[in-house]
Amino acid sequence: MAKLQKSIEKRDALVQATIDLVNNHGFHATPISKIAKLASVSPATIYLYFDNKQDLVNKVYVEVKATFTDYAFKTYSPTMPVAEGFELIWKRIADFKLNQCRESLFLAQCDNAPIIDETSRQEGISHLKPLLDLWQRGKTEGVINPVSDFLLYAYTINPLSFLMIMQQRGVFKIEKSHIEEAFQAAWNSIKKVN
Amino acid sequence: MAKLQKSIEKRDALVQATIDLVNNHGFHATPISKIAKLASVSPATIYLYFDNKQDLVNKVYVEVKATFTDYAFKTYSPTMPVAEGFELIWKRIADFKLNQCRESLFLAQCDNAPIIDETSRQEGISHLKPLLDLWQRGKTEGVINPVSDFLLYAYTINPLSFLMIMQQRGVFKIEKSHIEEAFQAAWNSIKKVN
DNA sequence: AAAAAAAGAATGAACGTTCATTTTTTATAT
DNA sequence: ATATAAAAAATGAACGTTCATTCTTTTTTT
Repeated sequence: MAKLQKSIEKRDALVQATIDLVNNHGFHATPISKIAKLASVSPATIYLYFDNKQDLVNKVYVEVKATFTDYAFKTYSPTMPVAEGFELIWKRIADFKLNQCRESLFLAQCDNAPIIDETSRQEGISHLKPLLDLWQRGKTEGVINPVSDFLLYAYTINPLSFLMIMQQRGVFKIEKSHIEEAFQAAWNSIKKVN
Repeated sequence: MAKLQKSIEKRDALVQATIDLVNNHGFHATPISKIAKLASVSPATIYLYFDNKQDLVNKVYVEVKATFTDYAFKTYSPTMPVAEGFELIWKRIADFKLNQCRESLFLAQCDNAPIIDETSRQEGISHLKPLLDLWQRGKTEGVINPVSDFLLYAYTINPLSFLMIMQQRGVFKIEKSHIEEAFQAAWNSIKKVN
């Protein structure tokens, strides 16, 4: 086998082709033959890098999700005050969704539809732990509303996915000012008021 | 043709089968043969009611969307005060998403993925007009933040779709108390503060 | 008895995957 | 450095299957 000897560039071309085609047509409407063509590779070559089509999309999902969360938490430290840490993470996430549209759209597709395997989905979610820990801290300190993490996510992170999809679809353009408005909306929806 | 003579029950069974199978496997992974089987009908019969597979999903989408918006605006009148009207509509929508999970999940799938045709998508969106009118009124009266409708939608309606998907996936159960929390979060994120 | 609706079988195209072969890379010997 | 042999990587064609759709026949309704 010796996977390390195989061309990294070729594997990466396959990953990029998968992202593009799934974004534009959906996973099940994207044939292996087209992924191969877009990556300038033979269909058979795909099976040297991945077990099968399902394994391909699972692996792409987990890797893109890891890239996303790495970016999101890059400048965050658990010692920061809750409000500051949240703003930091939120704006990194907004930044990612704004500037890395292809990757973000792919993640949104996989998160909302029955495309990837449950284990890969779980693995993706596990990368969000720092944010969940921050929220826990915020609730304990009385800075964040003591509601379910699902609600916090629904009202702070998920709206960004929606806006990104609208932007990708060409009906809405996210400007710098929108980011600030959106952050205020997010923070207002979860901050504790006494 | 004489479509009215054909069995309404049979057509409805096809619609229901489509919703169920698309929810569980995605549109492109749902063969006509399985839709036919679940509806207890021959594959050929589908083509008596719909032009083709794409036409089937387009029509199901538009019809389900119409059902949804009919429910959402049932008790609303444009003469209501903005805050009251918004709460009414929002809670009807929450109610629908909570109780009509199958239909809601189907709409979410179609809204987030490249499944349906653009014209059908536009037709679906057009049904939301009363809500957009209400928001316009709210902005004019200084009750609602003067931000893009996309932002208002992202922070009030879209979170419900996320919560519904999580509930459908079995990781989260929406309780009565969550509804109230969620409404407060939604309203806090868009109400004008001076 | 005629017309409409429904059915199952048939069709050609497209799919994911595998196979036999060729090309490229690597390692070795000169 | 160069030639060569072994190994690895990549390929295009082929396989069996499944798909959406159509065709011909049967059943049901009028």
